[in-house]
Amino acid sequence: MAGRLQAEIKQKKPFRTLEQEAFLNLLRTTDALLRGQAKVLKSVGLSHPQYNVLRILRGAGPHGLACREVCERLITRDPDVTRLLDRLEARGLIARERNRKDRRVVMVRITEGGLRLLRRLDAPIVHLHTQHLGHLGTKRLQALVELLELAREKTA
Amino acid sequence: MAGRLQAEIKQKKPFRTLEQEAFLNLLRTTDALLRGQAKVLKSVGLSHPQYNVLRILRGAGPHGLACREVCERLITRDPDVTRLLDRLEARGLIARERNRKDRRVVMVRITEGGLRLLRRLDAPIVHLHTQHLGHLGTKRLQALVELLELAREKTA
DNA sequence: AGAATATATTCGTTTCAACGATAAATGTCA
DNA sequence: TGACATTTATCGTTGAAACGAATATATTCT
Repeated sequence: MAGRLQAEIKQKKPFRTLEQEAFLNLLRTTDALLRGQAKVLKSVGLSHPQYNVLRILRGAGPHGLACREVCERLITRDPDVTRLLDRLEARGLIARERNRKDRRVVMVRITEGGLRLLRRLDAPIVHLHTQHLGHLGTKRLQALVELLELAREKTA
Repeated sequence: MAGRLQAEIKQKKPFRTLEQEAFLNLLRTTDALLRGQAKVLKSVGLSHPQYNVLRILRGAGPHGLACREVCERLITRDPDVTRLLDRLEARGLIARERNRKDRRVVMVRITEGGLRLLRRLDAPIVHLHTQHLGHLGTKRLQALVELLELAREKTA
């Protein structure tokens, strides 16, 4: 019995700080939400990074963004973004074009097909998030958003 | 000018619900924290899933866990966990052994080397989380944890 | 004009994640 | 008991992501 107890104590040796507890909760929650979203995305053959790029490009408007800017928003290295765009371009969801003013930069924009695909996803995605987070209610959601924004201030 | 305005309006067409706003904030925050942790883990050549397995096994005590249980905790498919364990075993961080009672199951436990590695990481990880989340203070962190636990209730 | 810089791409490798199929041990039931 | 199903873990394959180094092209600086 003494050995048993000791073993149990041993397990708890690495105390969890409140910060760690919060971190773990963030991880679990985000992970669960992402899994749900992944199912929706899989129905149209999109990965998370791919979906993110399309969302960014839709928000960027018809002129598109420089590849460099996409990298910065995704916080992803240039080579990886290039290949990400390759796949989306191969499916006709985005288009690339050299910038005439500065021929080093490649402008990326979402195509009509890309917009159509996103529109098809909009309702299911909103529905999913409402289903998963709606029960918190307006007040708590606002509090959550505030806390998260505050958290990120020291995160950069 | 009218065209300009119209373009701006177009961008905002896909309204963001409060739930989506919360989701995006969760994503950004967790992502930022994970990137920070990844740097620490990289210093010892561990990936996130690998670190998670080690943490789980340390918490499981000296008897270890059945491979199946590891799968369930990680929410990862059996084949992938097998290979994840392969890599950790190759580095001597975990050990596998057939269960005598039920020879189908493989018991996985963390080794001394694995424990040593985790201990080396404990301080930097705690420091990192304190650095990134400590400024919220006890009250806000507790509120955050509560909100996240509440959020996950509808997430399974 | 020549050197340094910026932008994007190509190449190579490791890991993760999803899928199907298989091997071995155990459980079920006619 | 023997045929059949179930559980557990592994193997094979594929696609994608992430990290690093190197390259090509265009621009900027001196």
